Amino acid sequence: MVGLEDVAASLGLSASTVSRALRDLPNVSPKTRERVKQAAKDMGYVHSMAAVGLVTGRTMAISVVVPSVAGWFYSQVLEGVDSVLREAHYDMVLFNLGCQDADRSRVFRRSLLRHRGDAVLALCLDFSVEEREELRSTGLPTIVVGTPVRGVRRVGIDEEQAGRQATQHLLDLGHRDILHLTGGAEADRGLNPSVPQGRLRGYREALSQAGVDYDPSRVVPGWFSVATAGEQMDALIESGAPLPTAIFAASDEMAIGAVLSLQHHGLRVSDDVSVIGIDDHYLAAPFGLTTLAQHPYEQGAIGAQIVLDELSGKAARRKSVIVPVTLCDRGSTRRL
Amino acid sequence: MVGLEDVAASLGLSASTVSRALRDLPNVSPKTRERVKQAAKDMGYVHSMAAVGLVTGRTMAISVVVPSVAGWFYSQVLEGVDSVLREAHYDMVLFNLGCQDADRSRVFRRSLLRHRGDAVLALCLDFSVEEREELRSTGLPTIVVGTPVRGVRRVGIDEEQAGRQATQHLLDLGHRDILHLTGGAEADRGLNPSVPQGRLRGYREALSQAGVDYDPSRVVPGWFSVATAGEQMDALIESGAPLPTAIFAASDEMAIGAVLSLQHHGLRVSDDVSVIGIDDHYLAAPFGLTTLAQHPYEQGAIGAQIVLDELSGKAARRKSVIVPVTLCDRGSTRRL
DNA sequence: CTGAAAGCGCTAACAA
DNA sequence: TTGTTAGCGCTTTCAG
Repeated sequence: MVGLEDVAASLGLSASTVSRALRDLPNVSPKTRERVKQAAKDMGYVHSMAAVGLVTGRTMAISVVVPSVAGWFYSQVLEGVDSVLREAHYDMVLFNLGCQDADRSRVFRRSLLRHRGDAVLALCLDFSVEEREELRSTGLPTIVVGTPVRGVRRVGIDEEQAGRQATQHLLDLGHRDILHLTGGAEADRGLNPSVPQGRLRGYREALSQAGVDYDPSRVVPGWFSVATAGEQMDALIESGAPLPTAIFAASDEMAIGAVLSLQHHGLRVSDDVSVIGIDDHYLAAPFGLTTLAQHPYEQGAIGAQIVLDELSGKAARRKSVIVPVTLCDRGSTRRL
Repeated sequence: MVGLEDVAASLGLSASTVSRALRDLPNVSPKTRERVKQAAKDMGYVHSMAAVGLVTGRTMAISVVVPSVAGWFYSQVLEGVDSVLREAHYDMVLFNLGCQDADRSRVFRRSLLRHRGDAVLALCLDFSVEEREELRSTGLPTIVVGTPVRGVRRVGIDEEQAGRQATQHLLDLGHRDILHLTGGAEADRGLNPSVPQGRLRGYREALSQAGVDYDPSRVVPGWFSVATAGEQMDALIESGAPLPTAIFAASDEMAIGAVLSLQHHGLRVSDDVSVIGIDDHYLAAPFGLTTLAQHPYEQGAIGAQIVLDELSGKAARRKSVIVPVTLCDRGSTRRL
């Protein structure tokens, strides 16, 4: 392994000069700088991040904590985060809680606090009080993306407003019997239930403002997945109960599950039942699904930029950022 | 920040004793070990990975290089890799090439070689000769998962065999006019084209062995996505050309694109056209899609285990591993 | 503009 | 069983 000293020796210089030259610091003659850079390249010199980290206290990496990497939302956020990190020459250390999480506390103590990264960006997790305290005690800049966490600033959409807007879209089309596919099993998986809860609140509020009676049987708890939502719809349809005229699914994957179920039972989307989701999942377009785009890539990019700006001293500590959702009308909702 | 020295001082011990105690090394009295561990905990001591890394030359992290994290296959592999790393108390440093890759070479030089990880696990990339050389020159254990790369061992399926098996499944059902949706645009995105190429070879071989003439117009080049495959099918159907009796899509997402297109044109899957994919994507089940499962989670886990075993000296350098595919018959293919 | 020296927090011989 | 002594490879004062 070739180190600073080796490069220096080969040029008859000192390590400090080489270090300065390589990092484009002032007080190095242009000529020397060139020679150093060339030699470093020739000799295949690479920084030892460990050494740099030890002396500067900076790792030049950000710790990103996710409940899982499989999942459209997470991967979109990760892409957004990564694009910003890469630009800033930061690396990403990925801590996957893997949802199962007997491990969770171990991840928190063992790794985050081991200072692998200069900041922490967390996705959609439901932190316990102790976890929040551990996080705070690290003194690292911290931000969550996607889901509100008490006491931690966040980048995300206004869940309640999104629920209201989706429901309002259906109400505006004349629908009154609107089924809502929501979550419910989040807590079991260490996820934060505030997302489905917020969207449900928005749904109820919109109904209430429109003077539509709330019918609890029209809110079907489940899980943010195609399969679960499909099963819920299958059950509903096969029960012979009257069908709603419209469905507001808390996510596009749930909406797609519902669409597949409807089709499977010979019902037509939009002609027979209107469907709206939230996300703008990559399948929304192929399915012709009307949805509220929540731009997770941008959410991730914004979150990453915030912590990077703080690390570089470019910006003071910023508060939470609410990203607006945008309606994508693709025809799966129709006037009643 | 509380260091080893602080813990030692608080107990009237030396740093080395504390270090030994904390790492469960021998030659520490049980009593001392207990006192040390308690004190470390109380004082909120955490290892400085930088310092440990500097002195041991180990980072206790693995560098994982992906062309993108968005994508079912990649995220499944990542989950598999992560499960093994977590178990072994290794962290994961994720290098996302982001596909665009003017950045690519920068990633290679700047980060991988900076020794952020003790080994490199790469996904589906098409390494250039120089990149392979840079990788080798690091001396780090390296493995690729998913796609064959010249000169690097790999964990993955036998692409050709998979193509043959999928095609054979259709041939066995009596189909003779089999359309193949394949790739083609990989090179533009820094991806390795050998996956679609291998599957195509398998397709041609199976046909040839069955004595079916190869019709180049029945091989539709495109891209591994729902949207592209859907467009290809739309074009084919709308051209008025005779339809094939079966479709072999090089991936489940392509198969789903085809299914959506068929449905959109009033055609029934399996009744009118049989469809088979490869992957066992999470949407395959909801879509009732027959497919060849390629178990990416396991591929990732195996790849990670191989490099970890080598790092720990538990195992000698292993060669490539071929993971068998398994047929999941869900009814989207039917006897002609 | 360049070099010498100190030290980041830890581990790994070697002594005691 | 425990303590002492050197560094790991780099950055960063402070001198020259």
